Amino acid sequence: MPNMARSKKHIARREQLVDATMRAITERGRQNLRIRDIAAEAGISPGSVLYHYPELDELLFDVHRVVVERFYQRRVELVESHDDAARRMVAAIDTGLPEGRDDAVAKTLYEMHGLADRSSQHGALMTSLFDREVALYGTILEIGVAAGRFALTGPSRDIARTLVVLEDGFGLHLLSNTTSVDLTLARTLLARYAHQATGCELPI
Amino acid sequence: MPNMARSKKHIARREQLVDATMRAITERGRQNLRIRDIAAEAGISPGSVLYHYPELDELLFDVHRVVVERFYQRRVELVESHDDAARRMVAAIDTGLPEGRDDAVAKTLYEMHGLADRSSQHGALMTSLFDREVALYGTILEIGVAAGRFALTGPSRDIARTLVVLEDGFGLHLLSNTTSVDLTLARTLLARYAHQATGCELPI
DNA sequence: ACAGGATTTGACTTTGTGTTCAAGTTCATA
DNA sequence: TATGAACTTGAACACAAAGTCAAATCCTGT
Repeated sequence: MPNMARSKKHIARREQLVDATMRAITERGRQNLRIRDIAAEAGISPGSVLYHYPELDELLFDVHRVVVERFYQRRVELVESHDDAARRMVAAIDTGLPEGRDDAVAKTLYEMHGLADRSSQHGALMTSLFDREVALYGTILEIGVAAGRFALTGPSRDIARTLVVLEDGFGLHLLSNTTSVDLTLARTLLARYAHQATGCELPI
Repeated sequence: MPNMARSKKHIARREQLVDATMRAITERGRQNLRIRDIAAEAGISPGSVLYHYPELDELLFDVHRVVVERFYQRRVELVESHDDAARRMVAAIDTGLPEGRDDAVAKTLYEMHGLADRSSQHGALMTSLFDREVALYGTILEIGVAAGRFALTGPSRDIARTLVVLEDGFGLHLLSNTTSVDLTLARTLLARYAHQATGCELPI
């Protein structure tokens, strides 16, 4: 079964290339991305990149998909590692903001926004992430209400959407060079909004 | 005074090129921007573009500067065209969101975020816009309080910053293809937050 | 109307990048 | 270990776009 060989290594290389591309995008930005950068980051030759991904668009799409999945899964895991409603909210806020200028997942995610503009496939990915983030916050809110910790000032869905949009806005500024916005401010204002919307003091 | 000729036409051409570049960016995106696109949009030859802007970066920077200025000035004008605090707030919200997928000023503004990452000059422009937008909202809030129309739930500066970040987050999604977010939703949620923060019902 | 600098142009050169490919190498299986 | 498919490579190629420049044209002040 000679195809088994191809499959295994092929798949491994493709995963490796997705990671390499994430790093390359983090370092150079998507618009300056060259095949040789991906190749160098993966430690192989440019020709091999094309061998495993004849269509560069496919690689970029896989990167987007992986990054969306990692970002979301990490949030779910960290949120679910807490029982207390307030701590769950803080976990959601913390995992929703980029950790720094070198946060590869967050950086790549934002670089992908420029693609969503012209590609409905990328747009669909972004929408799926947005919807799941809203659902995540929605669940946190509802459970908090059920536990008697939160008293919402409006529909949970609206609060959840506002939180996600706020995160994205802060993310944009944190990854740009808007010096008026830093991580502490972002956490503080997000927590303040959450406090106001839930009536629950957050341990931030 | 033969230099007068140069000056006058030179300056006019540069302004014309800035406008042409805005349109080209709106149509093709910044990463696909070619000199020939700018030239075509301006109705001149590619060589002339380089004649007036030997450094493309300088052109891009001028575009950024102009777009920031237009965006902000338009907001100030429309806000100041109202006397009532609530209507001023609505005007601020409406001018802070992109009008559609073809809103050239807003589109260009967001395309520029990708530059701020690597260029401190562009970062400074973005920061200056952010700060002025915060100041604009801050003034609206303070005047509303003085007029007895608003009763703020927190520091006006924090509310103002939250409003600006919310706008930017919505802008990001509106200009991408996040189908879960549309202009109506953005206006509604922004108004709801403003209502909550000021205690004043908005005529939206 | 003329002189001379300012502007415009299109053809040419240069550069940087993606893409192809023949040849070599690795590797799983029989 | 022998075989052939999967993989890798670097050199050659193709191409698109920026940049250069000499010549033509326009413009303004005199």
